[in-house]
Amino acid sequence: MATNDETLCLLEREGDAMVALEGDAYLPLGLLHPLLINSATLLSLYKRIEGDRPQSSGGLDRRRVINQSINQSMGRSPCCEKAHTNKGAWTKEEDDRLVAYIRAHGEGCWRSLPKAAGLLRCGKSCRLRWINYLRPDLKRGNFTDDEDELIIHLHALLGNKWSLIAARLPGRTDNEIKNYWNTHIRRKLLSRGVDPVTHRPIADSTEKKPPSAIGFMSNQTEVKKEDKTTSIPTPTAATSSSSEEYESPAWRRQRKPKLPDLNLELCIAPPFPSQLEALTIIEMDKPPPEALILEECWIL
DNA sequence: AACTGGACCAACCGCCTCAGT
DNA sequence: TACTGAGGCGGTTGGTCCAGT
Repeated sequence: MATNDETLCLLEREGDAMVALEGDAYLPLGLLHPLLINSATLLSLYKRIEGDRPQSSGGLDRRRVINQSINQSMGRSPCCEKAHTNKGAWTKEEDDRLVAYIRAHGEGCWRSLPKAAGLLRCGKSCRLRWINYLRPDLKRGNFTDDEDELIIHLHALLGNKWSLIAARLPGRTDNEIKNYWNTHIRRKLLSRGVDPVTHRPIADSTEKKPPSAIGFMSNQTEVKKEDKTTSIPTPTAATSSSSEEYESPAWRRQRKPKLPDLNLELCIAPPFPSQLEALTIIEMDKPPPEALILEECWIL
């Protein structure tokens, strides 16, 4: 099948939105972002994990396992010498040093930056401080209603992909949006009677669903009415990424193929139109039975 | 005035990705 | 192909502030 950037096949597999690759290989749609990954990268990524995959559906689960084993075998050293680094809140002097250094030398090589700048900080800490607080292009102040709505729409499409959401809000950081979501927007949605995890009316979304960016809740499958106390999920529960919690076999059995809950009415113009790529969804030679054939969709 | 609990958010932690060798 | 390591990401923590009692 074609796998260039213009022609990708979107389909549902085991309840999640997937992009079909060669053969019967798939990747979650959430991993596909035209700004960060092209199809060639996608393919090489998948080939790396394919290996001795016993069955067509086994490769995806192997991905995490393989990466974990790679990292463990590497015996990775810590990113910095923790015994000699400051932690906690940054002082004005540290901020000044960091800003002065980056103004003089630019960003890059965060690992060596602390030493070069005379800071007793981990490189990661410097990077975070710069990106989330010191960067000159940051927009300080309250979020506007338009930004609220854009975040809500993007979250419905992308899930907790805060960096991707932040990329659509100039001057906002992923950390800022994540915090804002957990403290304001969640409550805002709940007050509207909308589940902040599934973006569905609370009455329809009391059953646990996969944390995928696009919901595939079956139309035919009526939500069980047991214990419908619409309890407000805690931030921790809401942000849980444990796939096992959601992917019980019983839950899968209840689902039937249906169109994804794509919010195709999303009409807020993206700030960087040139970065968007239209992905035409084409039919495969032998489409899987659940293949979702769409005319065209925008992957933000 | 002292205490308590919730809201907020900066910062950290651990894992993942991917380019380079 | 395997290994390495820097950079990046999402989840979580913990300090601070403030309103309510």
